[in-house]
Amino acid sequence: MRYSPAEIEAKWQQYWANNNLNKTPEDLSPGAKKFYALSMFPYPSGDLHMGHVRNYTITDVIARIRRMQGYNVLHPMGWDAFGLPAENAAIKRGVPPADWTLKNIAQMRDQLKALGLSYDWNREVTTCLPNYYRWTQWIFLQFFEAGLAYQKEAAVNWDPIDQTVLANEQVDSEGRSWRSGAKVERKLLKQWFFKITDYADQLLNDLDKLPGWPERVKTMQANWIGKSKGAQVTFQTSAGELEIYTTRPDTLWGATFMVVSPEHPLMEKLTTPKQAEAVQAYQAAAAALSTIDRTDEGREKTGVWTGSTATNPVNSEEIPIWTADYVMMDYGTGAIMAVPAHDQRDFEFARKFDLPIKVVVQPEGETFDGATMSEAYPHDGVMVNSGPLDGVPAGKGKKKSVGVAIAHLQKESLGKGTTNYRLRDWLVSRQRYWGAPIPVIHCPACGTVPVPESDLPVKLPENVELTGQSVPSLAKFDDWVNVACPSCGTDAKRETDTMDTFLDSSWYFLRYADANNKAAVFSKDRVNKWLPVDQYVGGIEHAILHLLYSRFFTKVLRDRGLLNFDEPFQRLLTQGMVQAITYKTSDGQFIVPENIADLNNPVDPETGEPLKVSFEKMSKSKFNGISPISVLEKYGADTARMFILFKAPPEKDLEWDDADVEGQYRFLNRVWRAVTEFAQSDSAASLVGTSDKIDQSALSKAEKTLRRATHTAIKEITEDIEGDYQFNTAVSELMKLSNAINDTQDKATPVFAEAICTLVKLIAPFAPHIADELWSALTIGLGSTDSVHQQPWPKVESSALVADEITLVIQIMGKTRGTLQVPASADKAALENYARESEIAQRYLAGKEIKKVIVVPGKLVNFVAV
RNA sequence: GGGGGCGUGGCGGAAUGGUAGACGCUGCGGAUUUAAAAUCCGUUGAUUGUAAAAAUCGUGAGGGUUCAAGUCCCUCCGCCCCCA
Repeated sequence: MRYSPAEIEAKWQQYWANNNLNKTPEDLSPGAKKFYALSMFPYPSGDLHMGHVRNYTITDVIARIRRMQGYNVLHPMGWDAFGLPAENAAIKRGVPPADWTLKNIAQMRDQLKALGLSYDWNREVTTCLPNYYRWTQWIFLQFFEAGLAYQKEAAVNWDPIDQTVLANEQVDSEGRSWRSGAKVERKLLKQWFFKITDYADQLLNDLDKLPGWPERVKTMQANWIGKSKGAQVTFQTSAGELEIYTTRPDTLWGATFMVVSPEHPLMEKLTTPKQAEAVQAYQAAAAALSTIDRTDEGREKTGVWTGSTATNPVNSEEIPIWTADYVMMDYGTGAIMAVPAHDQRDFEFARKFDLPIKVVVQPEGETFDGATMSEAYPHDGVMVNSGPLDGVPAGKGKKKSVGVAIAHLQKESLGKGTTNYRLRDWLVSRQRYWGAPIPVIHCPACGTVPVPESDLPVKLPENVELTGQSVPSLAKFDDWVNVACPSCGTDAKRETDTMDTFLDSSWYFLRYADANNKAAVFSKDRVNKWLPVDQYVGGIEHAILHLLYSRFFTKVLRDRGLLNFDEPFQRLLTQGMVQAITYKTSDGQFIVPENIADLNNPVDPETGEPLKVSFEKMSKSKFNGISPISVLEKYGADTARMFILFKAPPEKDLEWDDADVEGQYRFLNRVWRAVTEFAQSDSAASLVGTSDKIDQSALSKAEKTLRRATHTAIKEITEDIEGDYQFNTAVSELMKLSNAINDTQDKATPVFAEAICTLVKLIAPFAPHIADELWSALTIGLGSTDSVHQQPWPKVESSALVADEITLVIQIMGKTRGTLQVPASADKAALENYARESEIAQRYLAGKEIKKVIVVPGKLVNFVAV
């Protein structure tokens, strides 16, 4: 019988579903071991790509091993189904976003099932369905009640032709709308925010509670939160007090001008009539620029003098106040003191506009002159020209200049030490159709009124008429918008903004614990039993936003008394990209591989110029995408899974290589042949399941060798999985065991049966279909109908790992000169003796004096000799 | 500029301070076959050497610690990521 993945995979997928093998127990008995294995849920684009396959395969292997180890496993899947692409598709195809999305989900669910992933589909969640977003809305109201959701004016990208708000990704590098081509305007609109800044400190500090997270993800989050210590200082101006924030208050004496953000509320008062025209023009220009452009350090500095001056509180100097777009209104106070001698951006600005540069930090052995410096000096040194700070060493810390400066400011009541965060409050409202409506009603009498819980969900209007231009925002649905105020009954209007899709995904992992609860967001008991997630697996691209928002939600819901843990994800694995080969011309054009005559020597089909070959993330535009479905059809899911796991460690990028896929297919075929050949042998029925009768001391040398291979494989694979998820080495251990089986002559022994059965059990989490097919072939004679996935994970028998002989390495002066087979029982003295008497040692030590001998038991003997 | 990571054969990648290159891919040689596919066996870091025995070199470069360094320490180079 040949190995035929197409037949057996469908068969076993059906069997698992019929027998509820992947069903999560509804309730956990007290003390039961639980394991929550979670993959980041996908956006249902309609097509599964290799990145998904890698992500879900990794999590599935973990889930399957934990089941075999006796854990109650929660391994769910769902859909992050709201969002912009559905609206775009709706316009392009003329179908309502909901129809398109649900069709895609059905299609992708089938594709996932074909991969043999062990999900409990009874717990599927879909964020765009009312039975889910009802609770997203409920959570929004929890935030609102807690005072963590508020409205304020904020700038958005406004397309004046389509009369719609655009996401940043929809604005091209020249500031034009991707669809209408209109120059995008920055427009102030009332927006909803979540006060994530209230939790900034906790979100930063609790990173220490996450030893199972990659260091770099924690660093990225810490940088994103961007806690800095500094001082707030008050300058007097003609327009009143101007507050600035600085991390270097010690350099106040070196301030030679000030810079105020073009959006600063004091700008109007600070601008003198003479400068008004220039300033207003500058403000308009700045408004058109994106934050990314404005903070780009390579860009030439621009700015305009406001006409006013400020008084430096520490030395009463009058310094000019400028406005420039490199100062952002949403960082610090939106105004800075400029110290060009010690800040590079200020330095460039000063040089451009010919402003004075005053040195206040002087490194030892050097004397800077503001007139001749070529760049700012932001490093350590000693304070000069700084009144009371003169002579103090520059730097952070109480005794150093920053600490002394803050103390001075506080004593003189000129300012105070403060902590500042880079993290901004989270803008959660979107002026779009395809999202969860924000459950709020605006009443002319009562103001902002939350929709009563009993009226949830606030359903999206369904009669979407596509105009061909855009999906209308909720504001266009008059019937839907106009409602009676739930509080006083007067005519009121619904909030027409929908929620950022990041809200949907900030709590889905909680819903899985109680996915079908109709009465509540989830039962506290179930969430506390299943959470936190034991292993979360997903892409590094979510290192900041999704993970930070999910942590934030968890902390807020904890403070609302809805759950009682601090962090949602115990361990995090960020898997690398899936890449494939690309062919590029020297000017960066990707070439379709089909057009290249000889792939071993690729040249441009038009010019004949040699092409650059490299591995890049799979993408249509690079002509290097490989459809998972085509791989499944050709080789089956088991081969695809094995290849992906074996090819690279999970956190590294994976280079797709058809030859390696073939290699895995060959391997599974070898396993297939070895196991079926044994299963069909006369002795199989009497040998399977007899491993507990093996007498280790009575085994032949060959049997001991095979048995050692069996138990080494158990040990190594278990360690690879429980430690750092080294699936690539785990698969190579499977191969070693398979090789040892093929090298064994006598196949009619209990030891051989043990090796075969163990191989099938060990391979089960990795290649679940072939494992079940082979398991049933092995156990058919025993009348057993259990699946291999219901078998306990094999246990290491340490006596089987012990070898009678070891390979002793003989070194002379640390150089390996040869090896020797010696009894494993030899002690240190005996080992030294064996080595001394060996031919190798005799040869190399002739005529030399042995100064020292190092013996490492079980390993080597090293002679230090001259 | 600051922070983090990485650098090992033709390729992907293995190596608690203890035989560098496990496992696989590719290439090469062979068996089987009418032929091919599939399968199986051998071989595959470099240099020297008679294809033997063997020796020398070899984990980005240079130094150091150690009986012993891919692994630890210092300096430098290159690449990637995040933040500015």
